[in-house]
Amino acid sequence: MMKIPNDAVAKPFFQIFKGTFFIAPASLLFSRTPFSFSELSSRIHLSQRFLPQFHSNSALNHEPQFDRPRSIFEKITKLDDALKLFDEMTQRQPLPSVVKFTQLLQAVTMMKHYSCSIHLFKQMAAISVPVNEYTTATVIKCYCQLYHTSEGFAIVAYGLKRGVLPDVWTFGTLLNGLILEDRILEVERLFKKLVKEELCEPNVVMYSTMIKGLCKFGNNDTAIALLRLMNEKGCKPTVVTYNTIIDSLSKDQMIDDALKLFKEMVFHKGILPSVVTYNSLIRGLCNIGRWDDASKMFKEMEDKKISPNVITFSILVDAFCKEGKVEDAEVLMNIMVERGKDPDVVTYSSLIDGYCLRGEMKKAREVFDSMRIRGLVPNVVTYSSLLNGYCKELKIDEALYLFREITEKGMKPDVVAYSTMLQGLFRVGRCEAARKLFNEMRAHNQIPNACTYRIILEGLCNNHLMEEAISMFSLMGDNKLNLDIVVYNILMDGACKSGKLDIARDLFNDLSVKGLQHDVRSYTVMICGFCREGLVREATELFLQMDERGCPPNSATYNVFLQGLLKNKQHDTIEMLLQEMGGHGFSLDASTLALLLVNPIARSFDARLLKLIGKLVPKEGADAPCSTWLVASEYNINVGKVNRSKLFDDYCEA
DNA sequence: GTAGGGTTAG
Repeated sequence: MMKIPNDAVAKPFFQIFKGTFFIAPASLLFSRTPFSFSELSSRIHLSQRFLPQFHSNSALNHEPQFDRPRSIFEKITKLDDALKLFDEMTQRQPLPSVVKFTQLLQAVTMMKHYSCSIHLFKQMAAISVPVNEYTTATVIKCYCQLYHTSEGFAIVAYGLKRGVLPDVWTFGTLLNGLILEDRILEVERLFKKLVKEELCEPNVVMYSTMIKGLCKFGNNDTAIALLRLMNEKGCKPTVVTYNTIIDSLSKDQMIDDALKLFKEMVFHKGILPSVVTYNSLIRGLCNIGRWDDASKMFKEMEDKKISPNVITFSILVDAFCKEGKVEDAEVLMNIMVERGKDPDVVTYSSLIDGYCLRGEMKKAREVFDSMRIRGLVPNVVTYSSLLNGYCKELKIDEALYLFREITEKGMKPDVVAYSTMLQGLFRVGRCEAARKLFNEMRAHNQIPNACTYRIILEGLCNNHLMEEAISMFSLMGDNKLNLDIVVYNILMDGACKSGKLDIARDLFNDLSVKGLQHDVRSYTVMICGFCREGLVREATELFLQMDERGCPPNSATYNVFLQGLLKNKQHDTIEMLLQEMGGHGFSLDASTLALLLVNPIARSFDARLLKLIGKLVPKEGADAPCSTWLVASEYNINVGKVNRSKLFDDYCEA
């Protein structure tokens, strides 16, 4: 990962908080006992004493006011109460109106108990409660949220039989359902049909839904075109419409386009940005390392009295953790608490993940325990981070124990959890256990994704089970999982390493047939493979082809090729390659350097060449852009934690 | 007199 000086990441943010907020000691977050209300209020009191400006400055004063319930049923917040009420209603003579029943259904839907809502609807049908547009739209929403949009269409038919015509709400919900299920073609077909046959006049929500769909399917440009079109049709976009596109652009790292749209929204359309707008932009800026701009955004939202919410903080905590600044993330979480925004499961998960990524499992476990003490229930994502951490440390039994705990706690391991566990098992060579787990995964209807297959194929290859990898690969068939350059690279690498160069070569040639583009790694793997078998001429040909085919070699390719040449005692082109590397700003990795320096030819290097090599060695603390992947262990060279540049200096002195 | 669909965090 790119190394960023400590200050660059967190400092801009903490400057905002500096002097404004009382920073709670870490013990507040990780104390063994949960907060009591009196504790919380005494802490607020303390911060008031320390910081008179806390109140005048704080966005705490600008909390959104809760709307009065629009329906008496909105007061119902517990599922049990709703079910009891439903039973009562069904007993009443005469039956309450369809409106009352629908409101109850909506209350249950609001609590996200979609299956339950559907169940209630079926009971309503059984006792012949009539339905109207509201009832069907609500039930359709439930089916859509459960990824059963086709059932939603069946409800439309059910309504039609009873004289209920689908309206713009119903169609909007159905479009949303199709989008959730990635049914792109049907989304397009339905939308066009609605417009063409004038089945309903699209409104701002429907346009926004379509825009969401286009963004989801990677079509930001069309989404923006639709934004323009709805304007032409006299349908005014809202902040939600803009947020959808701004978020998508930010996610696709097109942050400057997102900012352009943001300005258009605020200055030309006069639409006030919301906390969601800022959250998307801040996350986008953090993701590409524009920390100063992100902190400016954060300040801007405070100036505009838009209160950062749990998600805002969560984004920052996550960004800090991803940069390895877990301690800063913890300080930020304390500030959250100070500002009355309690970190939620997602926030804690980010922190846990941060510690796991650094291999600090003890700390990760502490945070995990403290969040549970706080009454927060870890979810599958939280568990997956821990699984990943333990697996990386090769502590497979701890990982397995946690993995079983997921089920014990009444949750279902998802694809990520299974895949992480599989990766761990393969890493320690427990292939049989991995096989069993894979079967279990399929038995539990968790569909392996491209990542799962990569892990399995890589695991089989690394454990010298090349035949199984190949048969697994052919079992995958010609679908989009198979049409993945990464999978090919894994297999070619595996084949090369197990001395099956023919298989690797076939796969390499198969790529063009399948319409896949060779990437730098594909070439590098093959160059490594050819060199391993002493086929320097073929390796050289491939190396030269890379530029011609518009896929120029990178640092890793040069390192692998250099190692191959050295191993095969082909010293003629080494100097030229080193000079090319210098020209490209590439670096020598530790093992290539070591191999170069232990080679007798090094004795013949003149001062000029040694100086060049010195430049190619990354200095300590600097970015090391060359990856060390593909470094052949067979060379048995281990420079360990020796300072790379020191290694070189020592050599020059000797 | 009564209610419904679209946006952000791992």
